Amino acid sequence: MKTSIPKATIARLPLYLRCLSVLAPAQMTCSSDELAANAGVNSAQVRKDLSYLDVSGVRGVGYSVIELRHQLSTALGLNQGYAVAIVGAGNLGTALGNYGGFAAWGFTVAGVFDIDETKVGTEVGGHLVRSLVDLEQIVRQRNIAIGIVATPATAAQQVADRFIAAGLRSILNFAPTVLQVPDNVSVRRVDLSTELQILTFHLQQDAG
Amino acid sequence: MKTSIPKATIARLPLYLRCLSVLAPAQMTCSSDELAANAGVNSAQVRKDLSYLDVSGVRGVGYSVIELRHQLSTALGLNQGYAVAIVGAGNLGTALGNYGGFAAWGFTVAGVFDIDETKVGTEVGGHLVRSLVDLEQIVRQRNIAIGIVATPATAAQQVADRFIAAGLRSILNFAPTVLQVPDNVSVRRVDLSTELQILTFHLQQDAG
DNA sequence: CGTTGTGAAGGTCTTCACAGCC
DNA sequence: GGCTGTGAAGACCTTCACAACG
Repeated sequence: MKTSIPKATIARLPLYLRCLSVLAPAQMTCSSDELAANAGVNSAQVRKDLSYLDVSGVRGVGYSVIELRHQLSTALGLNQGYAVAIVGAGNLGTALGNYGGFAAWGFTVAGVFDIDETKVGTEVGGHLVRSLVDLEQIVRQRNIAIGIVATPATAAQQVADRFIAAGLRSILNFAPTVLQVPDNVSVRRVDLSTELQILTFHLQQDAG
Repeated sequence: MKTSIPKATIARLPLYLRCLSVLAPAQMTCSSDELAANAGVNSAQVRKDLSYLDVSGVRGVGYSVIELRHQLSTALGLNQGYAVAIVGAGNLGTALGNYGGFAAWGFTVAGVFDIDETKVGTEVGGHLVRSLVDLEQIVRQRNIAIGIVATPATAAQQVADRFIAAGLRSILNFAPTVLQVPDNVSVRRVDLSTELQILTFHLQQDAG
């Protein structure tokens, strides 16, 4: 971990972590070739990526699965149990609220919010839906670190602005819009139609 | 469009298209600076990206919004009205089935499938849920071009294999797993926990 | 032997900077 | 004046290839 970790590497670390969880529980070590095959990347890439972490592989053997898992989790900050807020209790927000994967990686859904007062008080995936009015207060009170925007595009920027005003620095945006945020805020965008359009580009190419 | 378009450029084209749709309807031209600000990229990037398309900007003025929209759509193959199939009528599949954005970009949901026979025959976002048994038949019959995997991780590879067996060459995978596919099949992965983990990496950095 | 760790080579992508044009 | 289009520079990323080592 001498120099800082390249972005491209960071984006692959969760992938490696996932690949480890697929291995047989009895498997003690794992080679870069095996990880590479599972993750769909080149094995030199795996070794170089891992060289940024404090893991030491054993030549002729591979990496210790336990050590690797621990180092990946540590590098990604997964040992800290971050709290997330979901804004938007529509179809997508509901799917997110019901998603079991949060807890598996140490995330806690500490609040689900909607602007529609008729939804407030109902439950979504075991989480009480709260009024959007209380967003800032609860973000601060529950020490929420990550905000998830699952609203229509028209509301997304406003929600992001409120997240930021409440002190949040990490946003995951599912709305089909580009959020304008200050430099010190990280945004990741997850966008269905962008992905579909990239696929159609390739479809068209193949068709010639 | 002399040489082939770089991957990184392709991934930004949908973004530019989206930015155009945000402009006032009366706006006839748009500069690379304006697009760049909306899309959150450098303006030289925008110009270079557009130089791979058959679009001609006017110096001192900018690009014709209409021409640009047309060229972006053409490059992405959005004029062809591709049909998509969604497998998995759980929370996520339901959110997708209800998503109005498909039609807006020329996509048709031509089938929603689930393995749970008690769901078969019900409706999801106006789409009849069909038995997974009929997947291959309907993919062929309706000329489905894109398969969306919205199943649990355990079923994802099997579904992908069946998509491929039915002749499909483009898959959008929402399951938290890396699909193993032949070289001639394109897969895009959309993965909530990967995105969250990338955010926590940065959170941790800032705190460190 | 098999596998790691890494310098060096080779790509790809981004940004700069400015000539060219309306 | 304002903006496009692009060569060149530079940053970043991936892959190769092989020495080092248990």
